[in-house]
Amino acid sequence: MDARPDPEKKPSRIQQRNRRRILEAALDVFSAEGFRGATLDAIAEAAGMSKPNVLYYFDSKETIHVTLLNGLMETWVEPLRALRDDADPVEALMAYVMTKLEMSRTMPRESRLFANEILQGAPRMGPHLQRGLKPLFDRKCALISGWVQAGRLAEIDPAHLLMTIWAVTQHYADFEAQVAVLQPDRRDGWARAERHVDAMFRHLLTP
Amino acid sequence: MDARPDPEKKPSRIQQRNRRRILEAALDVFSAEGFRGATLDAIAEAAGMSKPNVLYYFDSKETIHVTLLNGLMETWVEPLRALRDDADPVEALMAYVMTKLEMSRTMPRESRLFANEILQGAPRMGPHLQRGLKPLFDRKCALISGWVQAGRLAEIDPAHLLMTIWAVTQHYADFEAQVAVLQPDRRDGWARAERHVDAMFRHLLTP
DNA sequence: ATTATCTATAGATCTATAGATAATGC
DNA sequence: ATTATCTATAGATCTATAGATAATGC
Repeated sequence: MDARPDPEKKPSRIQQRNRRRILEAALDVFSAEGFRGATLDAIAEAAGMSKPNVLYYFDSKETIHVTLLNGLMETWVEPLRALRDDADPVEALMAYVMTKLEMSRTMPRESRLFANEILQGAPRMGPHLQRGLKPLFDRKCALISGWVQAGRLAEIDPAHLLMTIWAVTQHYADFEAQVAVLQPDRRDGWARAERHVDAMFRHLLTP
Repeated sequence: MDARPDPEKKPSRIQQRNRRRILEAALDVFSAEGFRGATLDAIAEAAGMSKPNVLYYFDSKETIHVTLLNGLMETWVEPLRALRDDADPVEALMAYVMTKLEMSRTMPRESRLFANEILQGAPRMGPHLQRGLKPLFDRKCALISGWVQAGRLAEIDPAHLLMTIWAVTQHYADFEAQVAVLQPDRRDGWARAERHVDAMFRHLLTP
């Protein structure tokens, strides 16, 4: 029998290490191939384990995927959560923008994992969007709306501003294959992207 | 034998109609599920034909996908091709922006088809990007660069401006599942998006 | 004793083909 | 006669499980 580790007991060191290895491998594979394109074979190989052994640690391919999405969700939205009523709204938002751009550079797999999921209708993340992201999004929209009304920020639609920030910054990770073709000078590439994004949003937000 | 129609001869009316039906069905399925997630079963069902009959018209699943991508590529970049040295550069670019946004609204499947392909590294479109899109992109960058140098457009990085336009406008199609959760008032939704995109790029481009 | 790993394989799904039959066009 | 469609199925791939064996922790 392929009895799985008892979830009641605290996980052994081997369990912790192997779960981590599987999730790391799964991030590689799911972000590159999407849910259907990813195979347990590819995940097992990337994790350096046998297929049945992977399934000893996770019930199913879907469980791995959902665990991954849920585990990364908080990391992914943390910068938005950190957006606070600061001394300077423009600087607060600019810090958010540049953090998001930085995350596209350093965490492109995470960006593509979520992009794949949402692009295909968020079948495994819909509820999480409703219950997790939506309330946070609404709170931050209200915050930004207050800034605009106080004249501390240029006139702009808060909801669409946030979506525009995501669109622009995540584009560099999600469409990297295309960006790399159109903008081949990798060396200078990110520096130019940073200058563009910084100048553009600064221009947009300054009252 | 499943001999396929002779490609030398001109296609019969039935052939034309059935090829069109298959490609229409395939656009539905590929854009929603990605290449690997799409099955011939689903395509055949959506086209109202049997699986072997679908393969009578196309050699393989891959052939359908490539035919679809190549056939839509031109439609997809046509608005960029149409960007010309006009009386007013700002208005020329604004027309491009709003056309792209309109295409996200009316052709979301096409947008998602390309998004899926590029997100997964453009395995079937890489060469086409190099030989087709890149030269066009470079020409339009030069055009925009000229406008900026002549002071007819605000100071901006042409390449990143174009990528930003794509990112922002296609976001509404590619991430529709998320947009729908965060911005549920569909009625007014597109009108707000249009106002935001129009105001934002106008502000950005005006010298 | 319990936990982790391996070999073998069942069973489902998926792409593609073979070969027979039906429909269409001259 | 040629073109289009259908039934049946081969062969590959993929998820998941059974059951045996090896490694680890008390």
